[in-house]
Amino acid sequence: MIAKTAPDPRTRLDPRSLGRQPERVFYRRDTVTVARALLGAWLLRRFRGAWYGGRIVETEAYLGVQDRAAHSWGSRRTPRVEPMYADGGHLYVFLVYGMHSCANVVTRGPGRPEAVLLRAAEAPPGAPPRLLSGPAKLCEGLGITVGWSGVDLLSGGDVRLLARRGPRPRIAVSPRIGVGYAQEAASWPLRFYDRHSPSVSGPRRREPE
DNA sequence: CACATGATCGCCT
DNA sequence: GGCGATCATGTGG
Repeated sequence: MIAKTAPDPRTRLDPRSLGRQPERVFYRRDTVTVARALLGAWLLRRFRGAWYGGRIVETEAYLGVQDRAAHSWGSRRTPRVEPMYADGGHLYVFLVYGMHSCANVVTRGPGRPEAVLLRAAEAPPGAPPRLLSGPAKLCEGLGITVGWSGVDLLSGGDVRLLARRGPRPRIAVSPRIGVGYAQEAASWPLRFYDRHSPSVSGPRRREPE
């Protein structure tokens, strides 16, 4: 039984007509492709029968055993990281700095430990635009904790994802945030965000057109 | 805006 | 024993 943490009520929404759940193959594609495809998708959370969620606007790709920034780097395989080795479409949630949760969507197939970190989302209209701006704030706002790690997004449970419907956002690319220790991998261009979203994390966007 | 700091603890070596 | 895939707050320019 997963401990149910309450989402922020300001993220409440009606999920009907927002999109459809992608099939497993959507998640099994290469990780950069999935990281880009997730921009504009809705991450949903059900709590006591009501739905909450945000539209994903910022992601980072973590490329597994060859990526020093990834928890699965060098084939590290511990109980914490185990969900990264699951089939695409599972959730990998971990705790950072002893107090914040970060949520990832697992990509590729079983035994291929790659994932996409969800860094920011736009809350529904009316909510503060930066309510879910940051990987920990996104988890906090939607009530996602490490208890959800290993859950399958396709199992019809209380955490789900709806594929983007409509045009692709304008995507900007940069190195990943907070992985300075990862040597050469620290400069890889694996962070993707919606150029026009006011909900991207970090100090005020000022990326050139 | 740019930086610096503290909070807080699970995880890995 | 050391260190984070972070954030809010504080200072100074």
